[in-house]
Amino acid sequence: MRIATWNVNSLKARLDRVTGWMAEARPDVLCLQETKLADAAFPAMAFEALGYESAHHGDGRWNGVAVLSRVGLEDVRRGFDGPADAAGCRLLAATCGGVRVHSVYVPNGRSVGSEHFEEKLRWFAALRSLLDERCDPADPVVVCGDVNVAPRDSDVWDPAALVGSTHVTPEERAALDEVCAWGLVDAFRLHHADPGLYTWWDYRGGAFHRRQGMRIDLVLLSRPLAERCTWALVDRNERKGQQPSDHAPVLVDVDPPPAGSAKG
DNA sequence: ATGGTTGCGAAGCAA
Repeated sequence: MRIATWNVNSLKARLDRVTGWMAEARPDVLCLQETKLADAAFPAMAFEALGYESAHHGDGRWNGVAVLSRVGLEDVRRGFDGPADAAGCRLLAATCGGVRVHSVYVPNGRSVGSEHFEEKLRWFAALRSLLDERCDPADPVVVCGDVNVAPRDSDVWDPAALVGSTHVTPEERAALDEVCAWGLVDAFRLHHADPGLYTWWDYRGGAFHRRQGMRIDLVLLSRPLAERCTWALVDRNERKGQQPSDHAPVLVDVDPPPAGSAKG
């Protein structure tokens, strides 16, 4: 199973690029973030034509998340079913081919110490609680998307300058670590140890060409999936060319469970 | 040098 995640920074502005990429990369499951669409405007038919079922959670101008699947799409749940991010449209879960998939768009946090920063930390805590309540780490579970945190210093282009600023603070990393401690593994780092491998580059100042980015888009796998993860990639080509998103897609491949397995 | 760019939507906000 190929699972991918991509913050597209407006699906309306990026639809042709996304469908073109899907035809090439052929993910079985694709999680999108920052669609910036209301549910009524979500182009489900364009994905249906490619063989994908889809679910979307968005209310218009900001945020918006989706799950697309060509291996089934069941038990869709939007948001937290509670006050946490009730209107934020930053979380969507669905079961795809026996895997519980969560498309997440963690709040940016803006400046360190701001009210938005505190909300970001609370959002991570709510995500951890949701996993505790709804899921079992012994099952095949994926949490993927834009987490707006660089997990390690090797995930930012200039740690000396950036550690302590937003996306690169101990508080944000601890909040992300608490989610991972539920039982999730950063799939990309199973296959790539090198620094300098990013998923986001600022539009400003030629950051992409200067290789000034951060790895803030993650595919987190529960252990049964992590054990069978054979490959991971950031598709940097999608940050190039006409009207790219400021994020590149991340892909992972997971082998099917062994015959006779009860899970998956 | 609090700059720079993009998207939405039609000015300013968010990232």
